[in-house]
Amino acid sequence: MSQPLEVPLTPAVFFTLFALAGGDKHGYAIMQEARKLSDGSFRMGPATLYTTVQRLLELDLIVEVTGDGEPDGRRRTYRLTDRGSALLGAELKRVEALLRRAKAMNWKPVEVKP
Amino acid sequence: MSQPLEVPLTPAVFFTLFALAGGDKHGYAIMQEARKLSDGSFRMGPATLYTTVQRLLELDLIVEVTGDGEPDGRRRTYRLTDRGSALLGAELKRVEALLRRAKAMNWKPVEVKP
DNA sequence: GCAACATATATCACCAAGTGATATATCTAA
DNA sequence: TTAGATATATCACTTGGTGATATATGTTGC
Repeated sequence: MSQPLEVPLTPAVFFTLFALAGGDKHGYAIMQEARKLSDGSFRMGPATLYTTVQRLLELDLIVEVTGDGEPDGRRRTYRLTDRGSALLGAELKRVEALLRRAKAMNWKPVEVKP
Repeated sequence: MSQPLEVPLTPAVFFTLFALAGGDKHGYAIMQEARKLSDGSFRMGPATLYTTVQRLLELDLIVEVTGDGEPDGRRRTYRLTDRGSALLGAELKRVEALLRRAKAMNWKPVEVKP
């Protein structure tokens, strides 16, 4: 299971876990969901997706689910484990604290023309 | 100025910009501030700090400020540029939207014993 | 005066992780 | 029947972060 993996999470890991938080999905659906969840700002290609999935499987943050009503043999469906869920929770908690801090210092970005 | 650099930001970039959002700082102070801002969850060593600073300078996201009341010749003080400020603003906006989405789907992590 | 430690910057060699490109196969719609 | 979406997979490469280490100065206590 190699190294435990801590927050802050990388975008690829975060969006993979986050996509699965909305329900079991196969790889391709994770890619699409990641893009949707980020409003298009994060696009994960197949190389990033499948290497990330491989790592998360090894770390026991996701598992492949088999046998349930998935008739299509070529799809591999993944599910968030309790460890994965807890890690995602920790990450969300982390960014929430960060945002609170940013608001507390009343920081505002400058206006710029693109 | 190489590649424009987009959100999502890496933790090293994010915390460097965020630390400077609280005012001009020299490298070592950025390291300490990053740790403080993350409540200890993110620790940046000198290697990461100075390579990140170098990159941000090249990208015109931060500048070195000279001449102002800094008597110590060995310190190099950095300041967020407008571009840097705008990018940090975009990143904060991004994670805010993400948190809203997480709350909207009413997702809660499982409880786990450490 | 000097030992111990924090401050401060810098660089090397290495590694983890993401990525563009490409390949392969199936499914869907015109 | 062909074009494009769906779906998974892998290679070679790059980017970026990291532990270790080096160097020098400032600070504190004895």
